[in-house]
This record gives sequence, C-alpha cells and structure tokens, in this order.
Amino acid sequence: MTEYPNKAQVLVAVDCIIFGFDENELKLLLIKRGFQPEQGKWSLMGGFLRKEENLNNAAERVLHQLTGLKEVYMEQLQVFGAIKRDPVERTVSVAYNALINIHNHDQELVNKFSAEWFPISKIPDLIFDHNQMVTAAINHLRHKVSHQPIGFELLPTKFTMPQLQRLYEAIYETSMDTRNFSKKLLSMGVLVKLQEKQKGFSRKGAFYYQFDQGKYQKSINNGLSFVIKP
Amino acid sequence: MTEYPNKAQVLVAVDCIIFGFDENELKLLLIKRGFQPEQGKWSLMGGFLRKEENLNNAAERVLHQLTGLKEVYMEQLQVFGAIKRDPVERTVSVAYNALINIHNHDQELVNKFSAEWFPISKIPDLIFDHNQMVTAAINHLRHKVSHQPIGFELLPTKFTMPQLQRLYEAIYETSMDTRNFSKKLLSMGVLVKLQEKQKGFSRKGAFYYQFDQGKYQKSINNGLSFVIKP
DNA sequence: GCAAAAGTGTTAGAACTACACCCATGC
DNA sequence: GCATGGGTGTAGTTCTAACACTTTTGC
Repeated sequence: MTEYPNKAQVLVAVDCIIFGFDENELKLLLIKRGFQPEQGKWSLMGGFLRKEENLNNAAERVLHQLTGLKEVYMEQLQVFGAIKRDPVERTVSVAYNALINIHNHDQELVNKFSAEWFPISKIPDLIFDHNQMVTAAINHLRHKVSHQPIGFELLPTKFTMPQLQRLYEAIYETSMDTRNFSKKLLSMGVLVKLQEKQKGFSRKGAFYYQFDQGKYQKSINNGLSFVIKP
Repeated sequence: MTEYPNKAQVLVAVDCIIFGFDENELKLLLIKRGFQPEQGKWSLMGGFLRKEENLNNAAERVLHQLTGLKEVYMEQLQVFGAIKRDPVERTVSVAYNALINIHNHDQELVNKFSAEWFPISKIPDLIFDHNQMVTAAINHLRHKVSHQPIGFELLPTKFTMPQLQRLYEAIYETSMDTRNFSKKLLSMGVLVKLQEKQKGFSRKGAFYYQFDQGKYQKSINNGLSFVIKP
C-alpha cells in the first residue's frame, strides 16, 4: 500500500432531488436550511459522504433522514464540481433523483426539517448550485420516463388510467389525447387491470391498474420498447 | 465562513473512457499503468482532481496529458463510489466519455504512457472497477448516439456515407440497410454533400459529407428529432 | 472486362395522429 | 334528470422495414 502523492483535499456530498406527484402537479421536497451557511434559505436535502458508506448508501441515508423511507427508486444524476460552488469548502456534490409516493413520507421528519413540497413551476431560489441541479433533474426525469417505466414510482401501486395520464402530462407539461394514451399503454401489455374502481373522485369511478414488472420484463425480452412520447 | 463538521476524507479522481473509430471498429485507448498499485496492468487514463480546477477541467487535463488534444467532446458519465474500489485510499472517481478522431492524437505521448487502442470486443482485464466503467460508457454511448448527433465526433470533418454507416454499425454491433440508412440521414437535412470524392479506398469513390451544426440547430427548432435506431 | 464498393426506389405493413360521442354514477 | 369525469373506434397520414440491381472506376 502506497499513498498517492498530490491528494486533492475535496469534500464529497450528496444532494437529493425528491420528486412527488399530488394528483395534478409534479413537486419537489425542499428543506429550509437549519444551519450555516445560508441558514433559513431553501435547499435540497443533502449530506456528506461518510468513509464507511458508498455513494448510493449515502444518498439513501440522506433520503431516509428526511422522509423515513427506504427502498426508494433512486438514480445518480450528475456530479457538480465547480470550484466555488460551496463557499465554505471545496466540495463536489453528487445529485440523486428520488421518486417517491407523495403520501408515504413521514410527516414528523418533514416538519423537523421545515421541509415543503413545491410545484416544479414554482421552485424558489435555492442555495449554491441547487437550482442548476433541479433543472438537470427535471430534464433527466423527462427523458427517462419517456422510455423506462419509472413513472409508476410516483404513483400508488394501484392507479387509474386518468391518474397515469395526468402524471405524464405534469412531467411533460403538455396535454395528451385520452384515447391514444390508454391505447398506447394497454398495447404494451405491462399493466394489469383490476376489478376495483376508484371511488369518491368521480361519479362513474375509474378502474384501477397495476404495473406488472414480470410482464414488462417478458415484453422487453420479446423486443418491446417501452416508449411514451411527450 | 464556518467549516463543516464531520468532513469526509475522500479523494476525488477522474477517469477517461476514450473512444476512437478506425474505419471498422470502435476502440478504446487504454494505458499500461506505470506506477503502483497495479503497475503494469491495463487501465483507463485518470488523475486526481486538483483544488484549483473544476471537474470538467480535470477531465480535460487528463485527456490532454495522454492525447495532446484540447476542445474534445467530453461528457460526464457517472461517479463510481464503492468503498473499496481503490485499495490504497478511499477514492470516488468521476468517469468521463471522450470521443476523439483516432488519427489526431499525439503518438509520442501515447507511447510515453504505453497506451494502446483496443477494440471494444477485446477489452482486457482492467484495474479496480474500470471494466465496469467501460461497460457503462459503451451503454451510454449507444444510447446517446441514437438521438444526438455526437457520432460525428469520432469521424474526420469530411466523411463518406459508408464510413458513417460503418460507425453506427460498429457502435450498435449490428448491420444496417444502406438504402434506408442514407435515406434517413439525408432526410434529416443536417449533412452537406461536398463535390469531392474519397479516393484510394474503393474504385468508384464515395462522396464526402459534412455535418452542419447550424442546419442541425435549425432543424431542431423546427421540431425535428434526430434519431438513428440500431 | 471484371472485381469491388457506391448509389439509388418501391411497396407493404405498422405506428401515429386527430377527432366526438355515449356511459355510469352521485347528487 | 343532470352534471361530471370515464371510456372507447376509425380513418388518414407518416414512418419503417424489406428487398436487388445499376453505376463507376482501377486494375
């Protein structure tokens, strides 16, 4: 074991861009920073990498601290490494996208961090380069949902076709044709229709569906490509 | 200015996955490691992040050290942060994809680092997690060339239609129909046909084309999507 | 004149887009 | 019985995929 010469004295952090969907809008969970620097400003939830954990663990830990959730869909987005991005000390930060069901998180923890959900159209000024991270995160999500079945992570396991459509409309900031949308989704054969109907939202009630990972894998192996264009 | 408590003592490195195309095969430039640990083994070209440079600069510097090239198409790929990925010291490494014209690099520098081009089908065992990086890099490249006009970075400014097709075939490891390929490329209206023909390779000679960034931007603004499926 | 690569068109099927009305239910 | 959102079919158009022969030229 030799030590490397010219070590770079740089800190490594992770920041989580936490997405949720509340039946109509795509939202991000932001915290009001309780410590210096920039105390009291809005920020992404973040933390420093510890020696005994790998990067993904660090991101999961940070997400868990704020939401109480584990086993969440997370994905490394990008590293931000500009020299002065953090004024206190040279820090590179790895941004992670997290997709959660907006109704599942632990409200007490969220209160503890003075966190709030913001619609993506109304993101406030954030500290450091966090607005840049958010922009990258939204672009990445838009791109990714168009050809991977990850949108379902933002919905309850049981969801209706109109809910799913509104989700895609919110992500793409567009509107889609109901007939073409359901035709497309059903044609891919990755959804299971349940007998049960959603009650209380509309008079008629909409049938619930579930995403079926097994069916998806089979379809993929048969050459299907999952595509939902904006 | 306060200092953060519980700093993570972690080094930050960059590693470059350098792609080239030699008329038939997609290749990677690998170095024979001249220092400990793992001296004499094949490896990606890498280096540590310095305090006074941002991540992209570091990647450019590392690429320049090996190839003598500047202003090269580079793209951050992913961070690798497993605890024991580097046995000497805890290091997270940011992998960068670089696309270069295989005929342009500085041969002396390449010799100095005992570097060699390897076809992507014959990548040797590499140190640390570099094989993982290479796999991620190839997957990323395959995905990216299918909807962004970055393949041209691997070719000379003037290239023939058959060269371009062979490039895509090499990246996708597939074969394509000549007629459909040229029809598709020309229909997007982003290439300029030159009067000049390639000499010496085939009897007939093939016309040269150039990629036109301005035309591409215009087409994009008019709603074109650049797509070349495998 | 022949070998080797370049260049070019057509057709059938698949996927996409646009579009409007009836249905089920709670009040 | 009416207001609200849920659910469904068709036709025109565009895109894709499959397929083979002629052209040019150096030797």
